[in-house]
Amino acid sequence: MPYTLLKENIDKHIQFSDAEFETYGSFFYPKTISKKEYLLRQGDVCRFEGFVTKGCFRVYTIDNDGHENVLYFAVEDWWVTDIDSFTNQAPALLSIQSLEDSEVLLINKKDKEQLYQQMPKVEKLFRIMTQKTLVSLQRRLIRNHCYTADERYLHFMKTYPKIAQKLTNLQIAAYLGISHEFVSKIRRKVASKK
Amino acid sequence: MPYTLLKENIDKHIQFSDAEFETYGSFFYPKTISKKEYLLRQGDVCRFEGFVTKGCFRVYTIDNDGHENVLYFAVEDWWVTDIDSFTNQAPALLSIQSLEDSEVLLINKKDKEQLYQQMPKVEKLFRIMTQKTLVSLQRRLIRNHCYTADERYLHFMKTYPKIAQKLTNLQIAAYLGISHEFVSKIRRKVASKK
DNA sequence: TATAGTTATTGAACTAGTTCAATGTTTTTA
DNA sequence: TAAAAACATTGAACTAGTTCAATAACTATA
Repeated sequence: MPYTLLKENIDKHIQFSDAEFETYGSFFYPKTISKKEYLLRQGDVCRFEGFVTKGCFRVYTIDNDGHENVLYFAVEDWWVTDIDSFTNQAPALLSIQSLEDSEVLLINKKDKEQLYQQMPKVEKLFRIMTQKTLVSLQRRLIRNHCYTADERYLHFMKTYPKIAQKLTNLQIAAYLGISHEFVSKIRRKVASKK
Repeated sequence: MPYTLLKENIDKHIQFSDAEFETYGSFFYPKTISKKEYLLRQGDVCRFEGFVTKGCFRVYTIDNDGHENVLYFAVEDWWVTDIDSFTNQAPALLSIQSLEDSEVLLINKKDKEQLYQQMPKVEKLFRIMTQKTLVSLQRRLIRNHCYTADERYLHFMKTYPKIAQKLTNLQIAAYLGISHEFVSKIRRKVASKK
């Protein structure tokens, strides 16, 4: 079942034969994470790239003022890692924590390299996936500049209703880059307009 | 000379033999762009991926309120494209305009695909480059949330002094996501503190 | 070299969003 | 099931950054 999700994930980007998927999948190992457990802590080296098969994670940093800043949330069918730390095996700027009991498929650094070597097609797969991630991040950056907090909130709720449902105001605020009190105020405003 | 830059650019990410570079380079063709000319206009399909060998470009969108928003500036040794539009051959959300007389090496969609097929190593090259771009965009997003306008301005000036020197306050403002009047005020504040 | 166009500076009035503090609500744990 | 902890709501005071409008300074071009 977790491997079915991984296969479906590939299918979105590229064609793999069953044999190819067999090999690909064999590089990943499952891990169970209980609620609030850390997959990665800021300062540690990120040893894995992870594919979420169940649950939910937040990927975040804490800035100098102690403010938490969520880079993204990862639910089923999303990838989680600190790419920078993973590719350079350098201390992570990001922390990754589960928000509920979760399951991931992990691949470690050496195996990832081995996989690239053994299956050049995986280069293409990750090239495509990284490109898509880049595009959505570019759009988010622009939204952050062009939209007001209200608009960003509504956009998020509309775009990720299933994720939103799992989150507290604090977490949504940390993602949108606004205070949680202001999220409350936006909610009230929105509710009164209906 | 422009091709030397292209070679040096590759060398930063991956090892290519002279023969490999020969093939790689042969897929690109040079283009001269005069000041204020457009390489791409919002709404058109982006037919190229470009490597800047001279000059400077701004990659931007205009939002509903008519506000200009700069995604990035590209000078010598940078790539310019609207990846989303290029990969899907869909109408671009971005415009790309030269800020001065410039030169680029371009590759078009079909040739890029041909290149991937003919030289699988290019998949790796672009996978790595895209990853690096993604990392820097992630960092920028976090900076936008954690830093004040003053801090972002100073960070930009310090990180890209050579680019900054080519830009007007209007353009810096459009990149930082603040008003150009406020850039003026930050400048004054900074100057008075020295 | 005068003129038009673009860019920069400044101040005053404003507003979107923050901070703080108090209160209420829900969730977790013993 | 009571107590503790975490989360949400609200209002009042504040501030970072905007908008508008006027003026000054560049820089292109005829």
